Amino acid sequence: MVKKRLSADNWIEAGLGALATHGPASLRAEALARELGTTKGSFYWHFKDLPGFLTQLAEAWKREAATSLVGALEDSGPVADRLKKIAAGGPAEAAMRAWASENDTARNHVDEIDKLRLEATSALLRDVGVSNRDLAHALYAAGVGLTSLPRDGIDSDKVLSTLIDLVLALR
Amino acid sequence: MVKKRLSADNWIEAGLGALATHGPASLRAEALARELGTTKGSFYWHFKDLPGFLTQLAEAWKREAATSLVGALEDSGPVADRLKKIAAGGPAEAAMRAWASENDTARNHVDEIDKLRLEATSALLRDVGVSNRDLAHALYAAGVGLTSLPRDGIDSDKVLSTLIDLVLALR
DNA sequence: GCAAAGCAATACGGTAGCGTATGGAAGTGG
DNA sequence: CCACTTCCATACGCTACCGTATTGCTTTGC
Repeated sequence: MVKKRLSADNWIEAGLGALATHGPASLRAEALARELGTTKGSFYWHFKDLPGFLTQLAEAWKREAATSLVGALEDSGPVADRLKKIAAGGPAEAAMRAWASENDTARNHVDEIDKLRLEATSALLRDVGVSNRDLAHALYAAGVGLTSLPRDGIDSDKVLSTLIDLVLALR
Repeated sequence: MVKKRLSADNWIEAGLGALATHGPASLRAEALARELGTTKGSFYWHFKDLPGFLTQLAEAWKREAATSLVGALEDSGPVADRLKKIAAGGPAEAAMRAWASENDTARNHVDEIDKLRLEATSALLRDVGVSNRDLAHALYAAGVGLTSLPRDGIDSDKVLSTLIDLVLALR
């Protein structure tokens, strides 16, 4: 890894990585600079200030989540698989929610994505004959909840499958 | 509110309040002191240091959650109501999970409580004839997930009720 | 090959918090 | 009322970070 000049995107990417692995408290200019092997001189060239950076970071996450959602919808596999993909989310999913609990910008973006995914889940279920929106919401909520439950002793994938099967049995 | 000498418990209580309303980043000695109308002189009298305080804070939350769980189990109402109470959690529930994502001590305590509640949910369902543990886990996960979904457009209580009814219909 | 622009390093002043240490107030027992 | 303990206020040095300003190195366009 030779020395290389950085783009704003490199910073955003590093930010998403830090968010995912070390939580929202790690979103600081100088810490990220160390991580990238540079100094904050670069940071303040690419971004006005920390809030500016954080705004772009949240937007980047939203874009990523949105395109990922589209991908899950276009994928023409079994309904159960698509339902699972919608709730899955990327690696920064949990950290993003943690961040959202203390930052309004993050909160708004997460809420938007949640609404999109809730809507997608409802539509998908409706299309196969399950019209109860509350069940769609419950399904998505379970997916979200599973991301923050203890990993040991719980097979998230299996749990979600079981629930999906139960819901789809209502057709 | 006259001036009064504080106990360690007062600090813990204030900490839980700050955690619930302002997130994990607000758990700082001097900020809490301002909140309590005193100085950190008091803080460092009652606690060795910040990590020491945070440890006690997490333990206090765990105790509270555990006794609340016992209460929900002893309550001899309809099964559906008891299931709901188990997943409910107190006001610091969401913030506690946010904190857990960046602090190992918090993470461990939340995990412990999650395991207790998961076990309780499983047992309760088993007692009424639903033996599938995955469904119990899905149910609890949905409860957890609902605490971090956008409030508008979703009636958490109704969603959870719908899911519980579906599960209980398997008897 | 050279100006101009793009990008990064460094130094600086300012804020906020940590933990210590020390003096003093406020409560308590005799 | 006094000694003694318990608790709090204040001041201090230290660290980490923010944002700016200035300088210097790289790349690019001509």
